[in-house]
Amino acid sequence: MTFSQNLDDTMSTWRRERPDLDLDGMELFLKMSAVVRSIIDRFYDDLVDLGITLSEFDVLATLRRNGTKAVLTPSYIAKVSMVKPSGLAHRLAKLEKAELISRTPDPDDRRSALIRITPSGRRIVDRGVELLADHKNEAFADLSERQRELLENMLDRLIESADNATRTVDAV
Amino acid sequence: MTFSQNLDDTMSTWRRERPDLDLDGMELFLKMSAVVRSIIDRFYDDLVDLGITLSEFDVLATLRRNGTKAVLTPSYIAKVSMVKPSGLAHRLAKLEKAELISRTPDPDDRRSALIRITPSGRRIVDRGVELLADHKNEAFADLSERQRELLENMLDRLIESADNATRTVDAV
DNA sequence: GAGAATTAGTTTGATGTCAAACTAATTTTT
DNA sequence: AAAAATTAGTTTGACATCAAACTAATTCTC
Repeated sequence: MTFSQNLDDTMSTWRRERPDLDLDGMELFLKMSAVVRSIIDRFYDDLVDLGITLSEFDVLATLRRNGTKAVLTPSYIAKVSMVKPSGLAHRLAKLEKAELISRTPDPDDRRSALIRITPSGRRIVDRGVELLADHKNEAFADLSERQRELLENMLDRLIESADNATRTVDAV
Repeated sequence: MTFSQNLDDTMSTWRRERPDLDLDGMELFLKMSAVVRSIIDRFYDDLVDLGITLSEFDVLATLRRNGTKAVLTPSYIAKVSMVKPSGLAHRLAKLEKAELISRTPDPDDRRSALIRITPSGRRIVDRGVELLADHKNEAFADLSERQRELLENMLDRLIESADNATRTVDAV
C-alpha cells in the first residue's frame, strides 16, 4: 500500500462517516506527515550502514555543526535535540562506549560535563550529513525553484503560528 | 527556545561548517518536520484528556472511519497504521482491557481475529476526531485559501515522488 | 556565612516498539 | 492426501524514551 493510497482511503472513509466535520486541515497535516515520514525512513536506512541510529546522529550532528572543537554540555544538547535529560544520559553513555564522543568533568561546574566529538565520531557524522543533504535534495527535486520558495514561505508562516501557539500554552 | 530559533541555529551552523554542501533540501525538510511535530504535540495533549495515547487513537480511528459496525483483522489494522504485528498485539491487548475494542475469533480463519470498536471506544474516538479537525484547521488558519491549495498540490507531488522512491527500493 | 532553593545530571521503573522465535491454521505443491 | 510452504497472530527479549526519585553542586536569601 502506497502513502497516497493509504491517505486517500483515510480521508474518504472519514468524510463518509463524519460529513459534519471540516477535515481539510487534517488532510494537509496527514499529507505533510507522510512526506516527512518517507524522508525519515530513507535516511534511517542510510544511517544503518554507518552503524548509528537517528538519535545518535542527532547528538553527533549537534556537536559537529558547532565546530570540530565544540564543547557542549548535556543540558544544551538535550534542549536543542528536544529530548529529556534522562533520555540523553543513555544516549551519551552509548556514544561514549562506542568512542564517538568523550565526556570529561566540567572544571567550572562539577555537576556538569563537557561533551566533545571524537575523530571517529566526526568521520561518521560528516558522512551522514552528506547523505542527508543529497537525499533531502532528491526528495524535493520534483518541485521547481519557484515552488520551493513558495513552500518555504508557507512553512515559515506555519512555524511562526506554531511558535506563537506554544508560547501561549506555556504562558498559561 | 522556539522552533524557528532552533531551526535558524541549526542551518546557520551547518552552513558555516559545511559550506561545500547544498543544504536547501535539508532546510525544507527540517521546517516541515517542525510544523508536523508542533501539531502532533498539541494533539497529544488533547488525547491525554481523553485517556488514550496517539497510538491507541490510531487504532480506534481506523475502526471508526470504516463504519460504526466495522469488523477488521489485526493484519489490516497493522498495515494501515504502519506498525508491526508484534507491536499491534500489545496495543490491542491494552485496548481490549480498557473495553474500547472487542476481539473475537474469526470463524472463517481460526488463526485470525475480528476486531470491533465498543460504544465507549466510539465515544472517545468521535470526540478525538472533532478535536483533531478543529486543531488541524487552526494550525493552517494563517494560510489563505489559495495558499492551502498550492500547498496541497506540492504535497501531492512530493508524496508521489516518495511513493515512487519507496516502490523502487522495494523492487531492488 | 548557614540554610534553603535551584540546577545538572544520573538512575530506576514503567511503557511502547521492533525483531526474532514460536504456535497454530491454511494453502500450495507434488 | 501427505508434506511443504506460507500466513496470522502472539510471546519473548532487547532497546529507547520518559517521569520520578535521587545525588551532588551551585546559587539565592536572610
